[in-house]
Amino acid sequence: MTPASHELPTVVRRFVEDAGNTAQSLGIGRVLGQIYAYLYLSPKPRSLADLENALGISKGSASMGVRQLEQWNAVRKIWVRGDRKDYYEANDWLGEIVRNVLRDMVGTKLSTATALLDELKAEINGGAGPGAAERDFVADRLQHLRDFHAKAQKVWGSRIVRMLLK
Amino acid sequence: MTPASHELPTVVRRFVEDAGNTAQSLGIGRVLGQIYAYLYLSPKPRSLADLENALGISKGSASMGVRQLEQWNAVRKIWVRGDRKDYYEANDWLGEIVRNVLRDMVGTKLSTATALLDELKAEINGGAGPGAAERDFVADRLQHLRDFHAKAQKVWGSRIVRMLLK
DNA sequence: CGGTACATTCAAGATGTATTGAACGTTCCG
DNA sequence: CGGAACGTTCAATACATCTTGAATGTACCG
Repeated sequence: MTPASHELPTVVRRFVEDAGNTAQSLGIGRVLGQIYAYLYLSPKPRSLADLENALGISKGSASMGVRQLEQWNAVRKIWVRGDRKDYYEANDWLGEIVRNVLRDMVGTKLSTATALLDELKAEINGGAGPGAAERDFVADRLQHLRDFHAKAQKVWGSRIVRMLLK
Repeated sequence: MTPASHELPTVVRRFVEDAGNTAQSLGIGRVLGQIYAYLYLSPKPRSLADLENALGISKGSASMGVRQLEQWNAVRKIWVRGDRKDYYEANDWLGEIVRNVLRDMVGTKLSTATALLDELKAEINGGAGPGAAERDFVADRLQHLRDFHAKAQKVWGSRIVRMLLK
């Protein structure tokens, strides 16, 4: 249970809840969705303690959550003079956030995939594999994959990025 | 361990392994990646029993895996005359597959999000909420989100789809 | 029909991931 | 300095998801 969240206005509570579920099912993590959603609807910056109270999560989750969100430029830290606490507010430049998340989740895979395909291409010639017919088939498929991969990288590098950043 | 997979040629084994890891970290499921990768490098259709042996997975996983892959048009069922087994081979139209996967993973969220935003917009006027200033702020943010959402749906509906289908 | 050879389902268990919170590090202030 | 107020870390645990395989369903064949 998250008893503290009952103190939130209904609209905020439902929004936070839905964002949490969506974030989880996208593999981003429920807490990240909740924190961002709460800050997104907050008129003023919030401290880690606020997050713990409002969302019913632990100190640790709040701390790790805002750090991850900062890496994606989804939230920013606010310094308040004469107050030791860190405060956070949501960045509402949604396109950039989506792009940053995708970079972390997909971008790296694309480049490691290149490396693997290169290795396998080299290996397929040297190795004492199966019959020649099967080897040729495998080589063909790997080549086909390479072609698609190159196309995907071009798309990733240019068009989508610009569209989402607009 | 997956002892049976040692009988696969090195290139195939490594490819299958990597595809499994990638699929898992993208939230698609390790087995789906493995099955597709194996079929993708198979010169001839394979039965469920083949999948069990080659990948070291269970009957159940193989069965559920191919069904999911069929829904995405990633594999197709092959009927062999005089053989009761179902055989499967990989569809190599990669762009379409990516699109279908994304439709399942993201597409639905986009439409349920619309519904929620509509509800909240209605609720924010009726409800006995907090002060007027805060309510206005929340309303503004929700409107901003709606704008972004509309833009995202436009992108999703037209351009990306066509590019990936090319 | 009855039997066989397969595919499918789903509850139980195995595996993996997220969350907690106490211990620790750091900064600031008197 | 010493202590107070905060942020961070990470081993332990709670939670959720994936996988298994025995039970069940289905199509085919003699």
